[in-house]
Amino acid sequence: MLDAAVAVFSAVGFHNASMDEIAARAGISKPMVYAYLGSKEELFIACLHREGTRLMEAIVSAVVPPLAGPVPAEPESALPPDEQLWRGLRAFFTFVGDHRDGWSVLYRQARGQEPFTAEVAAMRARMVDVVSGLLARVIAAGGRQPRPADVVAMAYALVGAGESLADWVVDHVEEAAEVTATRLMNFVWLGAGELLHGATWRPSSPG
Amino acid sequence: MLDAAVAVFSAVGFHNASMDEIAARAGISKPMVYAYLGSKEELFIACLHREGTRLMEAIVSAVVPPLAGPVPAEPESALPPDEQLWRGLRAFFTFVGDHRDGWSVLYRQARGQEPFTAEVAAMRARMVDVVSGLLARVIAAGGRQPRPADVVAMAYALVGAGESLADWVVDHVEEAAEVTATRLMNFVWLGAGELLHGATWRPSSPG
Amino acid sequence: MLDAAVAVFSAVGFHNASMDEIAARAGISKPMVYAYLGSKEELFIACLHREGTRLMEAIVSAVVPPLAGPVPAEPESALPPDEQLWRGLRAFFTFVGDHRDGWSVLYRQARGQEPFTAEVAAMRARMVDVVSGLLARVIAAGGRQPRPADVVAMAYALVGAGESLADWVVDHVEEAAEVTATRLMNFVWLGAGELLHGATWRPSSPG
Amino acid sequence: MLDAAVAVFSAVGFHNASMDEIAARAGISKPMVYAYLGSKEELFIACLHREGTRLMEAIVSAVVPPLAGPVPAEPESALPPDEQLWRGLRAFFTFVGDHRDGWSVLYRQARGQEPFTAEVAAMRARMVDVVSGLLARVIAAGGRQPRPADVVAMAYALVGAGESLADWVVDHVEEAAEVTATRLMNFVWLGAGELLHGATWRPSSPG
DNA sequence: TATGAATGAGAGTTCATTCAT
DNA sequence: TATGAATGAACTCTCATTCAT
Repeated sequence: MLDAAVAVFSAVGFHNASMDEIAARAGISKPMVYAYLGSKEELFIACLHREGTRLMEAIVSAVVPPLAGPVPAEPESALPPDEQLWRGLRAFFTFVGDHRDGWSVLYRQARGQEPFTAEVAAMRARMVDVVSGLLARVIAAGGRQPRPADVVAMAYALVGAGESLADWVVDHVEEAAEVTATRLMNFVWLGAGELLHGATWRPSSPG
Repeated sequence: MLDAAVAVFSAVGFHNASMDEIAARAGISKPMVYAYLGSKEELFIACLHREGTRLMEAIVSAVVPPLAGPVPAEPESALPPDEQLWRGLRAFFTFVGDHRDGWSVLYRQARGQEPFTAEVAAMRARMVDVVSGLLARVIAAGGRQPRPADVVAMAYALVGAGESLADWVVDHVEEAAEVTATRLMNFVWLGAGELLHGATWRPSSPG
Repeated sequence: MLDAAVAVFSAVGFHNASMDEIAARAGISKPMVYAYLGSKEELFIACLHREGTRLMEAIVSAVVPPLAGPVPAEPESALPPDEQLWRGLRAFFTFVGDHRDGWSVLYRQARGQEPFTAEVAAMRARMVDVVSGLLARVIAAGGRQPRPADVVAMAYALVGAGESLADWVVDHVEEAAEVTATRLMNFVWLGAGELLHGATWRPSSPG
Repeated sequence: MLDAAVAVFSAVGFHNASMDEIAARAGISKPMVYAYLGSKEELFIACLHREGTRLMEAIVSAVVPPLAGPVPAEPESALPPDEQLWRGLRAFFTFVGDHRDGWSVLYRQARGQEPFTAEVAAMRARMVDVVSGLLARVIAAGGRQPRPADVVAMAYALVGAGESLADWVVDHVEEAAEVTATRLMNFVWLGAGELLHGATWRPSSPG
């Protein structure tokens, strides 16, 4: 049933989607939709949740792959931090490429639309948390102790850059997720690499 | 009148906004809104245009400031490319901070909502063009010849990072535009600085 | 439900009729009207169709009455052509008298009102066809071979005369359908009677 | 100004015509239209009046042509009654053919549309009066004394037949007014001719 | 439990009509 | 006097939501 809702919402948007069409697409009757999911808003939020959770799971399981054997003491130390970051990005671009009618469209819809902004912000915050953790480890691996606010800001920038590149790929270029992930790594990582050596750019004039 | 429309659209979104409310907020009657701006869609697009144009003007005039004296031979060479980029970012964050109920919300709305996606995409493309030009000059100043596609990808990433940081600032932190711009410069420029020395990050394992 | 629509349309006309009023008159809610009959235009056309069909059925079944016994070899030869014509006229006036709020008013409305003129023209053409057939048989019974165009013109004139007398009866006089039908027969039949003897009136001067 | 109104009303109908368009077509401003003619309804009625009057004048002046010399004692006796009738019909068909965008369309519109039905009925009654007078003279010339009601009924039938043939000519056939007038005379006159000899058709069975 | 049928509430849009100039 | 500018009032149509079965 959520599949039907996601398909319809993605195709025509929240407001243009009618519950009739969603029910028809799901092969059930409208009162059933209400019985199971409540209102139209709740239905949309449920879609958002499910797709967002799937994205998060895809990223996290890419960064920390499920292990077949016994759980090791330090599972995440198996990969160097930059490698983890790249895998996370690759998983992100892969997911978006595979679900462009699902997640990315839904996400773009809900982004600026009350009463969903809070929901989207919360999901985005979870994403930023994950990225912050990765970045913090990366920088910590370089022996530096950045202020948390700086790390969060970097995470926001990185997430935004990823979303923007995802749109670029979806709308214009058909490019393998690996290539796009490497692109972003090249752009961001080398900056982070410099940063962790303590370099800082600053404006040369008061403007 | 556009002010009222921007205020209402920003507050409740395109679909939830009623022409009655917009007219009331503008202090005129509904038929006047239709007489001046046409349909609801045209009204929204007019808002989009005005805010987008203002943003572009703010950025461009920050990068290439109007000169009081006689026009110099090479006006744009007056500032080094990195300085120009920083000024553009500062102007962007300043504008978004000053127009948070206007531009950023409107933009987030229209981003994923037909029939406005094309309009937004066009404005975003103009922005990416400007940023691409700046980045190309930056890299050219380092003596390298990047492929255009790579520059465009970097521009997309940078624009996305900027949008995301703008949201972060708008929603969570109250931080001076200078600080945010420097933040992003630190993150991006050092990466670009490395890149222009030919460094490249690549994944260490096939994953 | 069509009854309510016919009543309202007849009373105030297509454009002055509001769907609210029709729904209220029908004792149902407006969305039901839309669910069953579609748009206002479709609703009006449905009224037109129903009333027109009823009229045609009334006339045809009067001219060729349903037979109780076994179907005879030449059922339509059972009555002489003039008798058939008179019965058709009587059925017409009877119907109009019984449905004055339905058919005649509706018909007068739709006659000159786009986009219904085509619909009315089609129904009128069917009526003219029937009358043409009767007239042709009448004249053929007299042994003459009129040109088809002349027969059609006569049919148009007869139909128009019938409509006009119907209005007269409806608006001014309360007269039995038999009387009105005989009136029109007297006027028309004797003319046709002369014509079938080859007589022709022609202007005596060029004017 | 009435010309503009007639043109617009004829083209799109009363309800679809906007006062804006009429004012624009007339080359004046809307408040002027209201100043001169009052409301939209009054404007339409004025159109109806003018065109109706013109038609009546055309018919009457055809039946009783303006005389150059001194007024004779019995001007209408100059022409035999049947000739007068034919001239009236010819004038009618000529007028309708020449003003098909004016009178006939306006007339068809107003026929069934409140609040114009009364107006149309009045004009039609005047027409019927004229025709009744002609018919009465025709029959009186034959030495018979028909009941007035019978004459009026005949007039109604004749007027209706004329309208119907007018529509037929306007919509389908392009035929000279003389031909159509003769057609109708052939059909009607011979009937009247028989009638004035006292012949009467009557149904042979009670039905 | 599952649904066909029904609706209340509200949206965008238009236009005849009128002031203030 | 003539008009540009303004509006009140409706109308068609839609849809999320709920009963009665």
